[in-house]
Amino acid sequence: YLGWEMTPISALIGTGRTQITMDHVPLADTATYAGADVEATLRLQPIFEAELLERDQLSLLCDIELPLVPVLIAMERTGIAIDAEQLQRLGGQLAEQIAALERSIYEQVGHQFNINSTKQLATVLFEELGLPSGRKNKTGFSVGQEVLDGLRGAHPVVDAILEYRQLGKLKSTYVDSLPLQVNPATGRIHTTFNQTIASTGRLSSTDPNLQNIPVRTAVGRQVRRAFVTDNRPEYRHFEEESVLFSVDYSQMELRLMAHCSHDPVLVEAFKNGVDVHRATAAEVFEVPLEQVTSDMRATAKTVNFGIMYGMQSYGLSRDTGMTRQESTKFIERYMQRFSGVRAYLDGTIRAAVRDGYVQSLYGRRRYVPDITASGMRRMAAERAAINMPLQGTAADIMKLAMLDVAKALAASDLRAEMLLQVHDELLFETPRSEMERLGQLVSDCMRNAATLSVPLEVEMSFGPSWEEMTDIT
DNA sequence: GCAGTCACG
DNA sequence: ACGTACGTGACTGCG
Repeated sequence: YLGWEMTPISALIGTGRTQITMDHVPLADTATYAGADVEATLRLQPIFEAELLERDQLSLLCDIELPLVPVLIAMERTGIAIDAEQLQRLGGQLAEQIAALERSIYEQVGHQFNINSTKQLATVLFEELGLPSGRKNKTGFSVGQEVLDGLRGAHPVVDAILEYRQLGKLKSTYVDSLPLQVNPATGRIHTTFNQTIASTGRLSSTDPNLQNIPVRTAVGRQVRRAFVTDNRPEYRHFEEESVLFSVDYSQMELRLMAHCSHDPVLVEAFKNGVDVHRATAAEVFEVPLEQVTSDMRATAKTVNFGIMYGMQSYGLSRDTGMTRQESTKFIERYMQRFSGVRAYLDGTIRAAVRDGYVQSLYGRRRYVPDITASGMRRMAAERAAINMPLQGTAADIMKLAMLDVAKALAASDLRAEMLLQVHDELLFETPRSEMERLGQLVSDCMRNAATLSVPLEVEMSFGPSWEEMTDIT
């Protein structure tokens, strides 16, 4: 943009025989270096501003992303408390279970090996035990979840390996590492929210990632139970008892599909507050609402989500147990009943080909150059193009809601603090006595963050830990 | 530093 | 013949 060569850092650091760090560079040199960074930034500003204006994205920057920065900073600084004793206990239990599984696996196989090595594990399973090998990846036969699931029953060791994997994952990623991340000054864990990583506009979270704390399994939920309000005297966050308070959007992306596609069936379902997965099942299976079984509903739910990601019959059959023929017919039928959805998806792809990008309701763009490629690359680009406007608009709306919540909280006398955002959920810590007022405030902000052709609804819960949450919606 | 695996929405 | 639903981040093994 400027035709400049930036002052290379290597001119200052590591030019001698020994590498030095910035604090050992002479002040005059660092001044030149840092000054060049600042001047470049200043000169780039009008160039980028013009480009943003040209792309109609100036308000995305000025009205959403920039104001969000101090909100995220506040959340990072506040952090969240951890029950170290809970993790300690859990760590001990897991260590025992893992050791027992390890012994059992070695005994069944006849020798020791590194169970975490996919290469060694593949040798054991497919050569020594002679189990049928399936999918290959770049380095050999796959020993991933799906393959191992298919081998359950073929040999009892498979179950032990799967359990070993699950427990090992939880222990190393969460139970052992979270306590190391506690800041001694605050007694809490402080993540970093990244605003410029995800190509859909979502936030991401690192060091540690607090957007992927386990919830799906019983052991996983024991990890989540360690995220608590801090009522220890030395760190106590409020002068009275506090609770965690969670508010999450209900089926936001599916509501956005209804809004964007104008599909009359989908729109009516949301307007009337009916169970949309049940309604989908009734449509596609051609039965009255009352005759929808839980299996039918589960299939419809898979399809509703799958459709938003460009799922094909292969994926549907894999996830539901339908045959390829059945799943092909099912998707066919879905597209007939929800013709607005089909038209919307087709239109999205056409726009992507025409423009080279797709966008959210608020003008956030994702460029999809592979949309004109062929074969698999094109198919992948089409799926990304279908998904981004929905996932991206959901991210935009959540960000708008966060801005509104932050503003409303600051204007109120409430003491609550926003702790985390997990894509469709906001987590707060609040004095117990102020919870009802907080719920009203946050619910209003989130439901009114955007006005769509269908209502936005939220679900609320509270509790002493992120796992023991009581619904109060 | 890449690949595989698996945790989340 | 191959791969097959989107978006992430962390850990482990291995070259």
